[in-house]
Amino acid sequence: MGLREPLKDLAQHECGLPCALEAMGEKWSFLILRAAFNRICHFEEFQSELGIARNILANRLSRLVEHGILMRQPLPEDRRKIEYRLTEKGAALLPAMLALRQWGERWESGTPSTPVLVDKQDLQPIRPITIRAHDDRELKLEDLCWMHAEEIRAIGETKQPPLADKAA
Amino acid sequence: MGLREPLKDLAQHECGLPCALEAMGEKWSFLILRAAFNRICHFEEFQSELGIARNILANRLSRLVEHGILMRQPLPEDRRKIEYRLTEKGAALLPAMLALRQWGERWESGTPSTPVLVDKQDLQPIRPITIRAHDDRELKLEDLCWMHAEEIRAIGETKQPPLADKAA
DNA sequence: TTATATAGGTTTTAAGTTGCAACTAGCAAT
DNA sequence: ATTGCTAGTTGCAACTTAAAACCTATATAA
Repeated sequence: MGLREPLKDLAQHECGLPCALEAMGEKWSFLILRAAFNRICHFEEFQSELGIARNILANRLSRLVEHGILMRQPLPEDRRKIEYRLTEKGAALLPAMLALRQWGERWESGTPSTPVLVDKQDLQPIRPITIRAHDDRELKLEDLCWMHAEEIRAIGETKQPPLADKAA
Repeated sequence: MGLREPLKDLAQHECGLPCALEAMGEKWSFLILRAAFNRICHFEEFQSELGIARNILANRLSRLVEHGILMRQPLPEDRRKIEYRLTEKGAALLPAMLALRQWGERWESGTPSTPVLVDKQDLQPIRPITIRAHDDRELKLEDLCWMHAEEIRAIGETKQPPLADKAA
């Protein structure tokens, strides 16, 4: 990806997105993550499931380990075997992965993805990922606006309505 | 990314994720999208906001247009100017973008991102993006399992409990 | 109406990344 | 001791990225 100038630095407004992309921005990263959620945990499994080149896979796995998304653990009973498992931090990517996948289903592939993620309790598929207000109302793009931290603090004190032109 | 063998083809199980990454898998794509959500719509604005190289920006913008995520529209009053605007399909990426950004905030940058996305109605920040059951319960990783389409169909008919080893 | 500036690109060149195939190191089984 | 498996590494060619210079079509100023 050219000169390794971390994206997070030049992100003029502080934003979690460049940081997230620093860890997950390469093409194979999300596919490796998806495989990990599907309980793939060995090098050869990732390789044959995804058809990724071995050197790239090795590189991506160690990057994901460096970023604390996967943990690398040689098995005691056969020390050739190495298990890659999701950490808590890695598991926390599930909403992002699903939102992306649902978008692909809806707008690109057109068909439901397999395997389907279902609620264990009643085996119903999960619902589409949405944006929610603090009181849990579902929000659409037109219900939202962007604000800067200072504006929010000011509002919090004065309870004034916001500037109209900030609407998204 | 080497040989352009579309990811979606080799995605052994049909899945929306490879399709989504085909459109959004390059590093700058999400940052361009974020800028678009922040009402950036001209080439020079993207360029100076993001600090991206001009050739890469030109390439990414046309890819996003090809994929129907942005639309390209020369302005009638000044025919040098071109507006790039989100389509409905592009706007539908907001949950995915936010989930990724929130993850970056929580696990990488450690600080809240700016600008903040708030509910217009009461100016409260949105809540973290979560996974929900069909009846709106919030689901954690341990509440979920993966199933194949046939299994779901079978269950739908017989109302049997699922195979135990599918749990995630 | 010629000059100057602006918007949105393209071109060139160097450097970095990817993919493939072949090879290696460490361990296990026979 | 040899064979085979797991998880890599290496070398090379093809491709992509970044940076800077250049280009073209408007628009604005003199």
